[in-house]
This record gives sequence, structure tokens and C-alpha cells, in this order.
Amino acid sequence: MVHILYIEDEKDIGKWVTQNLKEKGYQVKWMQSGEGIDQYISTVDIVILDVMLPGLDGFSIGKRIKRENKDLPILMLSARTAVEDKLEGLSFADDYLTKPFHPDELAARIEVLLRRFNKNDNILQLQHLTIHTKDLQIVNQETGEEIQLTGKQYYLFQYFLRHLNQILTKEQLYEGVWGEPYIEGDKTLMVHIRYLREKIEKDPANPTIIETIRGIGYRVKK
Amino acid sequence: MVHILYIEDEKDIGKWVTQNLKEKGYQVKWMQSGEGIDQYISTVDIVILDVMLPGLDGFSIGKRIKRENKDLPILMLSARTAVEDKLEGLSFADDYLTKPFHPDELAARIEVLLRRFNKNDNILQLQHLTIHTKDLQIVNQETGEEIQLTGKQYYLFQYFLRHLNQILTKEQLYEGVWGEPYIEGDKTLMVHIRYLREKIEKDPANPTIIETIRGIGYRVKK
DNA sequence: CCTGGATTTTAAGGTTAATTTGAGGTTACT
DNA sequence: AGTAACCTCAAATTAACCTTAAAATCCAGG
Repeated sequence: MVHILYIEDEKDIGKWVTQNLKEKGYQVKWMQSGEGIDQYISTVDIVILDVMLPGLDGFSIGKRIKRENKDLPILMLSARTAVEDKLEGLSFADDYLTKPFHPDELAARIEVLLRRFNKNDNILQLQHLTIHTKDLQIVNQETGEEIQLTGKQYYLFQYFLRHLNQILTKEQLYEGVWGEPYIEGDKTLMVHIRYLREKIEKDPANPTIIETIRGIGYRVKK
Repeated sequence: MVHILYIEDEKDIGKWVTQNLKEKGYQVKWMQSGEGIDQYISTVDIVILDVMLPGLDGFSIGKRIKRENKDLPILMLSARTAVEDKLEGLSFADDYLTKPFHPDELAARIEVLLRRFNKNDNILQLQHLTIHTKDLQIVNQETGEEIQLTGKQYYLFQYFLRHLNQILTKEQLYEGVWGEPYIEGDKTLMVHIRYLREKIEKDPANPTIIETIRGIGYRVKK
């Protein structure tokens, strides 16, 4: 699911754009000013920023975001069509679209940026974990540190992520990860579950991400 | 020096744009059709492509370039303002600008793409290495000496730089650099990683630039 | 609410597999 | 022919993985 942070003060346009983007399957967080965006930018895949805003203008906000986070694409939106404005916007942002625009064009330009920034993969938020499935990256949102998994641990976790909310039997898990039949009574899987928990759980002794379903197997809930 | 390949059949516009870009310090190769571009695309930093061309249209040319060379930015130029045209263009290209446009806006958009594709004379600092991304000149900041890479090493390192922070599987790396399928168990890649480490790492026995992700592959972090 | 068997978790050491390293051989270019 | 780059292969090293056993937990029946 692609997460968009959209900052726009005009209610009519804001509502219309948000609605349109949601219909196209994006997750949209619409804010009416640049205040308090910091708590969102770390969880978001792209920022759409209107230039004319009450208080701090969009250019300043965009420049600050880029300074702190170069890997986050920014698309500027503006009614100002003057070349000077475009130049200022494009000096730091990744695209500049003038109003009025067709929502499909906005979506197409969003897709270009997501493609280019490798953000069009699934970014999954699981409690304190941010998971970039394409980059094989897992970040602990509390410490900001990346969690390093070994091969088996990674494939095991991936299997859970592909089957979110499903109860997975030990057979399914073992066969899905190891590619060979599970032998009743084998503890290998359980031990690897532990290794994984040790790395991803806040408190490995009281796991909340990978739950145990006694007598059956395990589950990871969204 | 940034090299631009510009394909435009209309002589007036072509001359005007070429002139403008040259004044801004770009090296411009202007062609009036898509024929014979192959000999240039490997030496060029960005392609500017008009949609309406005699013979093969700009969309087809752009798609082919992207298929063969994903790391070359393409900016589409067109008098067609219909959303459908923009959507088709943006489905593969990296920007779409409608005529008439201000030459400064074109230049600004070119700069955005060069920045994003690391084609401008960006300098990347990786620990003790200073890397001029455009020509991939690597200087060891401690000795002040330039590090010379061989062909394979050069492509391999470039692949890492284009995918900074991503964990790259051995398959991805092998296929990205050698262009042929990776055979399970082949050690060739690993040996080249070693050659590369020997040249770029401070202590090749304890590499800090190219990290090993056991069971998966390698990664270079920014 | 206590107890005992079943199940899961934990810990540690041994085994195995992946990676690194070294050296020799092949190929391609001048 | 000579050199540099590249590839191949086997030995050494390292870290992941598996096995085992003991401890902890859960759940049903008394």
C-alpha cells in the first residue's frame, strides 16, 4: 500500500484530490498546513505539497523535507504558472504540476516518482516495524535501526508477511520455507521462530508480532 | 559536462531549443529522427524526445530505450496536451512537458532528472571514498590517490551505487552486471566482490563498504 | 485449584553450508 | 608474445543452521 502525505489548505481541492487518489488505491493523509508533518514523513512514500499555504509556504516545507530526507519524493502542486515559481519548485522538488490538472495526470506523475524512488513496493507497518518488502529491509521504528536477518529468518518472515492474518500450520511454514516435507516432531522450525522473535519482537519472551497457535502453528496479524 | 540527446523533427523548435540548452552549458546532440540513435545512447546522460516524429513515433522510441537502458532518463516533449497522451508518455518516461514551454522550465526539469539519476556531477562520499558519480571516478580521501577499476569491477560498483541501501541478491547482481542468468553455486561474483573490496576497502579482510548478507547477497549502504 | 502429560520455549554445542581466500589457468587485447 | 583481466577450483574460515535436552508453559481431568 502506497502512503501519500498531501498538504493542501483549500478544502474543495483537498477533498477532491484526496477522494480521487483514494479511489486509485492510495492511502492518503491530507493535512491543511505544514504543522506537525514530522510525525508522518517517516512512514510515507511520497509528499504532495501545495505552494500556497497559511503560515510556512510549501517551498520552505519542501526544502526542509528534502534536506532531512533525500529519498522521499516531493511533488509540488500550484496554481502559480509563472516560470519563476516552477524554477523555484523544481530546484528541490521532483515534479511540479500546475492547477488545474487532470487527476489521472497527477496519478501518472505519482507513479513515475514511486517507480524512480523504488517506493512502489509494499511498505508494511507492523507495530514498531517498517518493512520494505522489495529492498528486503526491516527498520525498527523506535530505534531507527535496521534489523538484519539471516537467509532463513528472512524467508520465514516473508512467508508470514505473504500470509498475513492467516494461521499457518507448522507443515505449511516448513514446506514453504525449506521446500521439503515437515517431519512430525521436528523442532527446527520452532527454533527459527525463536531466532526471528529475538530480532523483531520488542520483548521476545512475550511476543506480539508472531503469535503462537498452540497445537497448530503460528500467525502474524496486521 | 552533461550530454543530451535531443530528437525533434521540427527545425525551428529544434534549433531554438538546442541553442538554449547549449547556452546553459549542456552538450547537445540534436537529431531529426529516431534513426541511428543507438550509437549515441550509451554516451549520453539524458534523452529529450519529441512525440510527433516522421517514421517511428516518440513513444515507441522511448519505450525501446527504457527497455534496454533503465538508467537513462527520458523527458518527453509534445504539443499534445490531452491527458491520454500524457498518461502514455508518463507510463515509461520520467517527465512530460507540453509545448509551448519556457526554456528555463525545460532546463529545470532536465536538472531534476539528472539529480535523480545521479547523472549530474554529484559527489558521493562513502566513508573514505569520494565518488564522482557521473564518470565514476573514485578517490581515496586518505591517500589522495585515484582508484582504478577494471571493467567488471566498474559495472559491479556502479550497480551498487545505483541501488544504494538495497540488499541485492546474488542473482540480481550477476544478472545486472553480466547480463546472463546466475547459476546457483557459481563463485565468479564472489571473487569479483573480493577484487573490488581489495581496491576500495580500507581493510579488505573486514569490509565496511560492501557488506555481506549471508544467504542472500550483498549491500552498499550510504 | 491442583496435577500431569502435551506442547512450546530456551539454551548450548556440534554440524553443515556459505563465503572468503589463494593460486593457477584461460581468454582477450595490444 | 606479453600483459591484464577474468574465471575456475579447492582449502580455509566463518556464521548460519540443526540437534538435543532441559525448563517453562499450557490445558484438561480430577
